[in-house]
Amino acid sequence: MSDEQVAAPTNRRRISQRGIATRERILEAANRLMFVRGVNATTLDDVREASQTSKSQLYHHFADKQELVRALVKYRGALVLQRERGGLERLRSFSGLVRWRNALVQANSLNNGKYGCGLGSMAVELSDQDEQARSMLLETFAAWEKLISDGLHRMRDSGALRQDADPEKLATGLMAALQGGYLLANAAHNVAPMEVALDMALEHIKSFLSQPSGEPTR
Amino acid sequence: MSDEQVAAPTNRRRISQRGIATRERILEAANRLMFVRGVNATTLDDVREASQTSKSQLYHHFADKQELVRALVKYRGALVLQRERGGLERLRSFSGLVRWRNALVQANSLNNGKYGCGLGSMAVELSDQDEQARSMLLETFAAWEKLISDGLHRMRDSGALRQDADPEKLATGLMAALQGGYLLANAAHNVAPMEVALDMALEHIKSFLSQPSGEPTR
DNA sequence: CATAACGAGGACTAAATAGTCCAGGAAAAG
DNA sequence: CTTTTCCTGGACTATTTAGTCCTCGTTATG
Repeated sequence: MSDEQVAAPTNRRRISQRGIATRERILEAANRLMFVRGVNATTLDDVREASQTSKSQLYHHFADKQELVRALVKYRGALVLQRERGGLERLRSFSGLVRWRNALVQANSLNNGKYGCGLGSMAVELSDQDEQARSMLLETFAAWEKLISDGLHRMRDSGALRQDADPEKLATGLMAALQGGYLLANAAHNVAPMEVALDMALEHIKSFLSQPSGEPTR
Repeated sequence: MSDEQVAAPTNRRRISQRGIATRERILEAANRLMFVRGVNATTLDDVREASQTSKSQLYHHFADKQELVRALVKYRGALVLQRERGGLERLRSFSGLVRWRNALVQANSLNNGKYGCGLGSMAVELSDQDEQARSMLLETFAAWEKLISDGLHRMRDSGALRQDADPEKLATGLMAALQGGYLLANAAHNVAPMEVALDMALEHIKSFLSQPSGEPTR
């Protein structure tokens, strides 16, 4: 994950605007298709068709399917982190966490719980099959968790959270609840289990608030 | 999931002991291989070789790969539920829950967190690809959660858990933490995130105990 | 112990999908 | 405006993997 650019061109070739756009189109199409069908169930021909490009373009921009998939891992990682930065970078209160939760639930409910987390499902599909993809995903999860734990640190520093709260562990727990929630919601085609899971994690964090409020999370 | 038998023979053919054993061997091999490599990355030839059978045997016992996979979903579901019944059927106390947690962590740490949950990873791989598999997995998750919630109900009835505890929600939250824990542990090749996730869920349940032990929950 | 029914084995075919190559056209440079 | 360089498109090949079929061996039973 050395590159912050969402769709970085492959190295040392003079690259035109047009070429960049094509590469981007391919990644964008791969992202959509592999999100709904899964990585392994998506063929390069599907990607070619959806991206309105040709086979030679695919292989021009990506050496093989594996490299496309790895580029997609990077691409999605950047997208998710960008989105999550928006929701978490200014996190300073419990209610901010609730808003963050609501946004995730809302987005997932548009699919009726289907498809799960773009990162989580790749992690399951690829971890046992592509070591490099796995390690990129691991880094992305770590960065995501850090956005959360940084927010919790701010809350602890400001006194909102008690001193004995462990932001790293709380963030890991919250991330696990989120991923498990996505997984169960996907199996159920229903967002409800994800809500329950996130609410559990939020309750747990709430139990570390300095001035516990009476109301349950929702 | 109408059949309790782990490896039921296909219907209306006189079946010999040997045939049953072969079918079982195939399922057992598919189970092992698909656990470590994933369903889609495992070929029928891999299964044939590992099970010491022939192509014709595969197609004798299973119409096609999809049917084999579906049989595997059933097979694994039965195995997991059988195992989980052992750990949960007599659950009556919080310490029983802790023992259950320890057994899962212990088992997963033997793989250094790799491979994840046999059910959860199938759910991710198959949910968007085989409706029937998805619904069988959904049923299995429901049965698994029910083993947990039944235990929590017993705890509530005996007074160990407060009346305002919701066993169903607690069970869903625990299952999500477990699945998310498996997923993160698999990505990390390290069981630690799974421990953190399960501990969070157990803390949450603990907060509903009638006589909170040692540590203040909030 | 003969014979019929069934199981085992593996060569073969079909289909899907990954990956190559080349001709032609657009864009940049002089 | 010509030439050169790079991009585009799609036909083509190779490879992998699913799925079929036929022969031989084994087991059960009268």
